[in-house]
Amino acid sequence: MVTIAYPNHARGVRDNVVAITIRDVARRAHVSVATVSRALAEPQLLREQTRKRVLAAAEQLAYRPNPAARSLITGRTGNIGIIVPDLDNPFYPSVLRGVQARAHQSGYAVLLADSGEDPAAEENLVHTMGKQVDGVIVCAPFASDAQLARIARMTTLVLVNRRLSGIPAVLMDVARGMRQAIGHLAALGHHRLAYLSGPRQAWSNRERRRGLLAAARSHRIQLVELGPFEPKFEGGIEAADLAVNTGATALVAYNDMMALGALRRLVARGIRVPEDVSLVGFDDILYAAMCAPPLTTVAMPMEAAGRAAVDLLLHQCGDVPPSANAQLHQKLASTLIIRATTAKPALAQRASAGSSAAGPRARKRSPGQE
Amino acid sequence: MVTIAYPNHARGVRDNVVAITIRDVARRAHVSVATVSRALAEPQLLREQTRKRVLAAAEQLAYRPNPAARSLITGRTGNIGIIVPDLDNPFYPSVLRGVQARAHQSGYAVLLADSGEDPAAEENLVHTMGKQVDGVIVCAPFASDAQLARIARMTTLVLVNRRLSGIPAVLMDVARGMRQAIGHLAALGHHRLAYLSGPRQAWSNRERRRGLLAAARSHRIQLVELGPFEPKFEGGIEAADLAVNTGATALVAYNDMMALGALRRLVARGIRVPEDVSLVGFDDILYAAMCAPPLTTVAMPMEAAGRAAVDLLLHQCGDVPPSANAQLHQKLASTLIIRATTAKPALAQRASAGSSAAGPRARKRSPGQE
DNA sequence: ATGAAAGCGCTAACAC
DNA sequence: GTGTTAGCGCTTTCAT
Repeated sequence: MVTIAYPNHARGVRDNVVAITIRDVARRAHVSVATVSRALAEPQLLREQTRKRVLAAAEQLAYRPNPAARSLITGRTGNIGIIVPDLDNPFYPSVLRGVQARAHQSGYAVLLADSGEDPAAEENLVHTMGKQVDGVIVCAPFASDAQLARIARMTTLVLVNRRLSGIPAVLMDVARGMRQAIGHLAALGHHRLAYLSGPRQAWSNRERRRGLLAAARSHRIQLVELGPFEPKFEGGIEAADLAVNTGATALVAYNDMMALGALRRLVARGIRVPEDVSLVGFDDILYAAMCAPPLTTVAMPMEAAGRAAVDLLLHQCGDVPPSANAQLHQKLASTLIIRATTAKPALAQRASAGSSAAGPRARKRSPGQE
Repeated sequence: MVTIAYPNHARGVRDNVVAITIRDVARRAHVSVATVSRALAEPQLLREQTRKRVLAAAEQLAYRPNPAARSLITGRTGNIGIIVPDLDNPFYPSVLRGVQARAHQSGYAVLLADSGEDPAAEENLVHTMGKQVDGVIVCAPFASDAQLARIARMTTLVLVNRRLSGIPAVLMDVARGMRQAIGHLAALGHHRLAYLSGPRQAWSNRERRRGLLAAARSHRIQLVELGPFEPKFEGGIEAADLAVNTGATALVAYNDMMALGALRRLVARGIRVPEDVSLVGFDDILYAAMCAPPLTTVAMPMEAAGRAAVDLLLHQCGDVPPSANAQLHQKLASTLIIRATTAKPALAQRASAGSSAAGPRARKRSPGQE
């Protein structure tokens, strides 16, 4: 079955306002429609006098070319699509913002869709957008490699946060940020660390995990991995309870939402952050800076990724903004932002027994439940 | 000058994949193109046998009608536009989510634009979307009444959080939530309250203020108004410092972002929330439930508003989903959500000196500056 | 430098 | 029931 979702349009009933067409402008400027078309698209082909006359007529009539008609003949739409897994996750609106800004800047409009984290929906949405767009950006796709390859065959595709050979993508260099984070923790004296894992299959989670493993090894830090958890506030809450039993002095969460959940749960249990346990998040969403204490986190360049994705896409489409270069995969740096959820581990203080005796008050654990 | 932003398309160069058209399907099914068109749009007009044959052919060819061609003749696009002031404000992604969900559900695609809080941009964007959409939703517009009226003349328009006679809109009944909030505060024993105002001209701010004034009067609560402040975290920080000097025992912020800023600043100054001062936000953004202590706030039905806006719009377009009714202005209820930033005022306790002596520890104000 | 005309892919009269 | 056909508004040869 061909499932084409026709909106149940009331057909034919259209604007009482009669739209003005290229013909009206032509008539008023005493030229042919071809000339009007040229005046707008390739002004240099016309005598200045003619051009001015046409432009004037167009302006007086407030003429706007019909994009559908144009698209029909050129095959280009001037639209790009963006598909995100979940608008509720603050990560994606940020990417979206970058996409939107850059697209409009290049004269493109943006078609938005939310896949609800459903791999099949991602494919369908691309189908639906189909001829409406010149290409689509799929952000942190849930679809399988095979599905993505299929999608790539039917439209110009750019991925964000997913590497797949042959498909252009904007990636974030989590390894770098992770190295900084672990370096930071190691420098503070942490030796044992828990990773609160996100969804196993998520490309981002695998990347972060990989970076973490490498960094931990090079710093001779013990690593215990927990999860997977829902990459949300609730997941963080769940994770925190597990983490406190591991003897880890520092927690690295898959993302900020989880970190925030963990933070909240730790505090609720009377475990102080960062005095009793350090906590590092990932993403640097808005709230990371707003919570108390502000979260140390690895900032992902979300808006920049959105912009880069558009550049890559337009490049693929044959539209080449100067800023875009020809790489297939573009890697953006991530950076550790040290705020207030990381500090020297309580245990290390005892062990190394250095400096002044006036360390942080050595409370062990408050009357929280347990 | 007619400023038509042409994307610098590489023209003519199009898909190596030749798109299949209605003709191909017709040929394969041994029918006319009209029959194919009908098989997809009005199946009941065809003999079952024919219909099946056509549908089969369409499926085999993976045929997808070209929306541009259809749009050209029907005048409908199957798209709706949404313009938001700022994607960074968590309020709007929530609305967007509702819009997106309902639109897709009705077979519509969503064109997104961010106005950057620029009134002129709002008007331009509607122009640009123009014939690409069947109508547009403008969310919390910055444009003037006159501008909006002009916009309404060129497309089907639905407003969110802005009332303007003659233009359909989805409004949020802040008065109700505000009444609940003030009632709650009054019941706790608060007598003096500071309102941390948002932007003066913002319709939402005026509404909230109006609701507050009425509620405060009816509860005989003293009101001091501060601001206007930037409706952001930073604005809340600024506001908090001012608010502590007013002698108010409770703060009502224009929105949650400000409330969160105020919360952070109060805590930083050693003023305990809710023991020393109560705090109420507005909106119920995601973080409101995630911060510590969780924020008491008036929840705005953002996603529902997005859905309602789409219903209203489709209704205007002549597409009438069953759930939509004919009102021009649709008002959605707001509800107070009591969490942990509101409590009995410290002063009231002294004054009323009732109940047990075992009230909250009666610390006055910690060593914060001032 | 400009115009005439042929469609792009589809729907909607209108025939039969 | 199904086919024929005339466009929708625009761009783009091809003439001139």
